[in-house]
Amino acid sequence: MSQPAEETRFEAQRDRILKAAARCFNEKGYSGTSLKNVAQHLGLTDAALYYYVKNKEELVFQCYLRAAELGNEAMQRAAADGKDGYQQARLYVRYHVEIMVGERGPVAIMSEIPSLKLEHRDEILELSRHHSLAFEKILSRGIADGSIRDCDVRMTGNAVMGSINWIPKWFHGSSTVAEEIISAFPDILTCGLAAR
Amino acid sequence: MSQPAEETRFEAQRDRILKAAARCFNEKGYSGTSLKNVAQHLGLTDAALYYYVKNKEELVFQCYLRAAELGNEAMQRAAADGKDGYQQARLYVRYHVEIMVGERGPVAIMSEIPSLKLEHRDEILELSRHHSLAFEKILSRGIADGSIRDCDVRMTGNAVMGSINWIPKWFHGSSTVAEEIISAFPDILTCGLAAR
DNA sequence: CATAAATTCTAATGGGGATTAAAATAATGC
DNA sequence: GCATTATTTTAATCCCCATTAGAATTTATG
Repeated sequence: MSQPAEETRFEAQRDRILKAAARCFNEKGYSGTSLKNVAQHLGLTDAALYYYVKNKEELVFQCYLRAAELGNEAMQRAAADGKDGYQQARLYVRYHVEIMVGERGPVAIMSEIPSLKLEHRDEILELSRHHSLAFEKILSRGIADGSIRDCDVRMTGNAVMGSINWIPKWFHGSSTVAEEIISAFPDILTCGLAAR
Repeated sequence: MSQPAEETRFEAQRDRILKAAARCFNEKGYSGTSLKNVAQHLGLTDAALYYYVKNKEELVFQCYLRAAELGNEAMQRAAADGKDGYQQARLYVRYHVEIMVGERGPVAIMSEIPSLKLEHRDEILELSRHHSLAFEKILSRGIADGSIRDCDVRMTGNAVMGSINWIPKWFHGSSTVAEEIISAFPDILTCGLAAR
């Protein structure tokens, strides 16, 4: 499901463009990155990108779409693999973090949704809400089955996802740091800080 | 220290500009917000802003400087008020969150440091590092005094601060939500999710 | 090889936005 | 009220960048 063995030259190049764009957007924001910027990362000309995407807005949209897909994948795998709500929440953090700092990254953080045109914005917002709701559902399940302490699921969701979303702001590709993140974040976000 | 009774007309207007700019930057990013955008929030013309800041880059710089000051204030108060490392970490979250969602906000999130010119970037990065180190020191203290479980302080710092930094992306000024944040975040970030 | 299709480039075009200088208006001190 | 200072506006200027059309080049196909 992740790396189709059958991939057109076109699709491959398109994926490379999306990744390069994601890196740029994470670094300098939507308006802060020019298409020339993205193209340079691939040894291309800005005009060449138009062979793969209709325009710049479409490029961000696709980046966000990919981010939503990957986030959703982590969520679904977590819900499938975890035995109780707590384990599911923990696995979600692990899976999502693994994707973000792994070789499938960089993943664009959806930090400039207002830059999207109305139609796309609505679609992304819906996916985003769906993602949040899925996590809140996991939390509620955990509270119900006694594995998670009683808490405000909305706020908890925001807190946990914020922590994950912020990663690209300080993580820049070091594989050793990636290992540290993967091994530390699930504990931090689900066990808290208190001793015992 | 926070609201000087003696405030020049000039300084007052300048503060209003910084806050309006912070709101815009949080919403649309650095390059995504035009000076005209910021000015409109205050019923001014874009050119008028140049009476208060040298240029746009200076405007972001001042916003980030203010953000760093406020973050630092939270850190120092927490270190002073908390009895052990755990209490200090908890208070830091509380104080910082209170500032960000309170009437002193909006506070600019430092998400586009690369847009700063080298000199300013270095200054902000140093303040940022100082802030992180102060929090890591609190964590280490907590581990030493037995109030915080053994953990990777670097990663824990990144996780906790990321969660806080992301708040402006989904918080838009509702005072009831502000209360929820203040009451939920300290628990979430220091107690974790596990029941018992 | 030769031809067609796929991919990328070169060279415009146009608009938006940062910036500035000078003029206009508002505030303040005497 | 008058003169000085503080504040804001109007009206350019300039540069960057998204976008496009058409040419050039590379790749695939027989």
